[in-house]
Amino acid sequence: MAKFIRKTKQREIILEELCKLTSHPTADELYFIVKKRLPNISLGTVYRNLEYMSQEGMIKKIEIRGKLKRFDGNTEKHLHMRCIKCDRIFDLFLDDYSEIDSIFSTFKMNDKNFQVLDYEFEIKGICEECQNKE
Amino acid sequence: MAKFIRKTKQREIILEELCKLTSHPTADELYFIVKKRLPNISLGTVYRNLEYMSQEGMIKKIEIRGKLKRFDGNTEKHLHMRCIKCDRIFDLFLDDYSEIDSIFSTFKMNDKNFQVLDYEFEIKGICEECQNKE
DNA sequence: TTTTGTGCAAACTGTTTGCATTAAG
DNA sequence: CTTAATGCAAACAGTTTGCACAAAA
Repeated sequence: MAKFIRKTKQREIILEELCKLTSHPTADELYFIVKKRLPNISLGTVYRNLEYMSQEGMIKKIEIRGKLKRFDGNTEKHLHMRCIKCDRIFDLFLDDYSEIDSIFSTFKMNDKNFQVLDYEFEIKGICEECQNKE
Repeated sequence: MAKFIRKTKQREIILEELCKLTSHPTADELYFIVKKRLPNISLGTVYRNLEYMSQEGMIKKIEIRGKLKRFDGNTEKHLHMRCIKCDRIFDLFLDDYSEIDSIFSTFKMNDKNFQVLDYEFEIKGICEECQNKE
């Protein structure tokens, strides 16, 4: 975003308000919260600052599953590896899922307030093709 | 979607073309592929059928991470549990991540063609509040 | 004074929906 | 004949971007 970083009231207050919460707000939710203190702030500024601060490691960006979908004709149990460069998804078939499944079952036990149903283990990395491009 | 299911050419060909691929296409990508055989098919039909077939377990829907984002002021290592009803995210702090990390490192070893960088273990389920609503 | 950051609005992407029409059973 | 499924287009949600102006340094 920037080479020389400036301290702005907007950025300061966005960070302050985010750190008060444990609700993992969307940019939009945070926008309305910050708006109470800075009525003229724009949604774009909130987006830009959140993006910037997560790149700097000041906050964490959670890229959640949801709206964006891909489809897979193969219904057999398998894992997915996602390339962070080209965004393609590759299959990973394991001989044995028991280790992962057993970790999963400990979650089932541990948390009484959350009914655990399923897990998703996603592996992030760089695919062969994108490695060669560099 | 429907109580009494009808067999349509559209559905049949969408499934056929999807099963030919291992590329986890988006609805849009599949739309252009199917369009070669059914030039008048609409994007909406592709979306509706993919949604329907994944509900029936005929295909797999992969809800990928990406565009949709949440933010977290807590940068400490932790896992996330997502409620499939209300879509809220809850934190899960473990005493020990060594088990998960060790599974992760086996992936690093196994696959020579994919440079593994990071993992994301997401737990899906139903939160306390949504359980009580039922 | 220089240049980063902001506010605003328009654009964009992926997805969903309403409605008149088509076609499966 | 009945009603699920389609094609079309408009609507929608979340995010990004271009630009003129404001304000840090």
